[in-house]
Amino acid sequence: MKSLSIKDIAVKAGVSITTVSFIINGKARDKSISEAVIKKVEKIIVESGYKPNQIARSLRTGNSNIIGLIVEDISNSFFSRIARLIEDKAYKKGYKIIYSSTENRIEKAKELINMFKSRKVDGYIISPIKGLEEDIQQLMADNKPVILFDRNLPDLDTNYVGADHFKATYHSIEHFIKQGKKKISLITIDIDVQQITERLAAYKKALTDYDIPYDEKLVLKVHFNQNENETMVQMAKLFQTEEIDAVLFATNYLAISGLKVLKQTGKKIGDDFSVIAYDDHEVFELHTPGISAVQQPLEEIAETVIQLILSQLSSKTKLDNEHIILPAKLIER
Amino acid sequence: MKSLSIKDIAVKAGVSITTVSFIINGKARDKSISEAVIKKVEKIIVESGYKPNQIARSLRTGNSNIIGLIVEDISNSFFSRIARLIEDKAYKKGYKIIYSSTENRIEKAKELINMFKSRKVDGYIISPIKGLEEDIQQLMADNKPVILFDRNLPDLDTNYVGADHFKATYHSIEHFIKQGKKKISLITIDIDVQQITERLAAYKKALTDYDIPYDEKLVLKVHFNQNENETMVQMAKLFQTEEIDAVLFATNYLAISGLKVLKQTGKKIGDDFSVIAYDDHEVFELHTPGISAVQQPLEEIAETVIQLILSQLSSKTKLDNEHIILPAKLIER
DNA sequence: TGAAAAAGGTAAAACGTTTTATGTATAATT
DNA sequence: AATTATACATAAAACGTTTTACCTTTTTCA
Repeated sequence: MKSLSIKDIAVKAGVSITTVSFIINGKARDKSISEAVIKKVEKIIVESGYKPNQIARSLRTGNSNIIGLIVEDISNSFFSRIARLIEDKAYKKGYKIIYSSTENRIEKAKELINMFKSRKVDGYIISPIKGLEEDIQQLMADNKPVILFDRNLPDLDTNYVGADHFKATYHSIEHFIKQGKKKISLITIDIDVQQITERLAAYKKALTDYDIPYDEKLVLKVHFNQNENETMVQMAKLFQTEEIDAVLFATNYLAISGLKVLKQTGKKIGDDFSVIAYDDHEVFELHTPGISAVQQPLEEIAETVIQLILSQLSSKTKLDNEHIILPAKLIER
Repeated sequence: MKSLSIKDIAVKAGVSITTVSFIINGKARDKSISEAVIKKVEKIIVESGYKPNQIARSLRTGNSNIIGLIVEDISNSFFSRIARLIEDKAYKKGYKIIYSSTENRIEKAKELINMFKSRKVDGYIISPIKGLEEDIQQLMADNKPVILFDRNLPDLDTNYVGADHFKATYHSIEHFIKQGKKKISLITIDIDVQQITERLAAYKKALTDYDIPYDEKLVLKVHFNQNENETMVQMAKLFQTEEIDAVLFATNYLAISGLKVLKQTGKKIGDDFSVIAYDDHEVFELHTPGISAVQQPLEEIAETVIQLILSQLSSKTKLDNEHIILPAKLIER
């Protein structure tokens, strides 16, 4: 069954396509269409259940009321929660979100951007990876609003919303030190984005500030795309060979893998072995003992991102790029 | 900067738009375009970075290479993991997925279907809710492939992929009984879909089969959309007023809320109080003690769903609807 | 009363593709 | 040499909208 077109409505109402279009788009009064005609056409539209073909509409207007959201991995709870919040808020403003995962793969990310581009999405929300600079630059050159979140690309002058990872990390390490810890390990990934490298920098800075020597052997940089088993083997080895009394995990999935290792090897978390995870997760709340975690303000991040992109979308002139850094807080458990 | 159109390429190559189109769509040899022209045009396309406008393409062809995925809540790990798997597999076949959450709200679900419809998605993968029957029927009348998963709508003759919830639940209760449990509680939601009601039915059946009287007071039906705190209060009350020696939680988020309650109230899971959760989650693996869980075969579900929809998409004739029930297994911890 | 303005409306171009029908020149066949 | 096939290519219609420019008729007001 063919779906109805504006033409069918026009015929049924005995008016022109133009008139129907004006009515649909709320321009009827502007264009001085009589109340009687408006009523009649609206009635027919409702009764027939006609819905404008968005594809045709997009082709003509060049925009889609769709915002593209590109994340690393939608099955990671940090991203899926943000996605859900963003979706929710955008939805209320009449925008739809379409999202996709890059899996940290640069070619996939580029393909996704291309796909979004050819679908004429109105704006982009991206948790970027290194190597995407040029493509993002291109989007901005095309005058499309772009908001980066979670991770920043320092070479790029864009809108960015993220948490204060340096401060949060520094604070976490400081927390360990004040508990009397000396052999503090950092388990992180080897991905080259500011938000991750910052965590390492803060780790080093905190140690130096408190006169604790930086020991390379206590830092484990896991390859960002390797499978979990391998990661767990590396962690187990680290925990065995080095005498560690505290660990900061730089991402929640690293922390989860770490907890699995501890459980398997029977190593207990307690007074002589502390753990902090980055990005909160239900696992940490329910774990016995509870796992302290750096909690990013998800709600605020989502809110800020969506507000930023909406203001760009509605503004005719190009707005200045904003960098918004929100505080993250350490949840002690 | 306006993006390139097929016309620009045609002009640059000194051929007609038609010729370029044939080449882009791999029909050149069919339409006997000379090798020389093909090479020349392809070169220009690559050099200029031209990408066809998918909107225009969709308008003309009536399809989009997009599959719409509608879930209850993308931030629920069950759905986000399925989504990720589906996305992955679809991607490899040249399909993109756009997904959205219904939040169990019927009007939102209807709106989403309408949006997908007006975006001309090629097929639908839906984890449905009651009240959507008519809309889904409509999609099928429009000859669009529809695959339901996780939940089924019994009144509807559609494709469906899901786990054997009855058997898994029965098995779980049986497991409790064999451990000598007598006061077995079921905590579920009050949503009216087969997959949930089945769990209740299996619970009752298992009890009867083993001559344990069914006690309504041991069954808590949580309102599907209420906030977590309220749910936790209800659970706490149940745990206090009834002498319960085992609980089956009908969804993973209910189990997580339940674990929180147990932690807060200091009630210990052990020999005299057992717990099984429905749908596995990292929390259950890492919890001390480990929480047994019914694990649905995510990978197989995703694989089956995608395979089903792809075969429907590529088949010219309407294929028979299939009901595929995959076994779920109880992970004992 | 006549000119200007407002009310009420529409035809047709444009967005960027795909596809059908059709064309001409050359090669092959009788 | 006349016919037929084939290689090579294109013009134009169609998809369903929005929007610009334009057209009548009626009202207003100097």
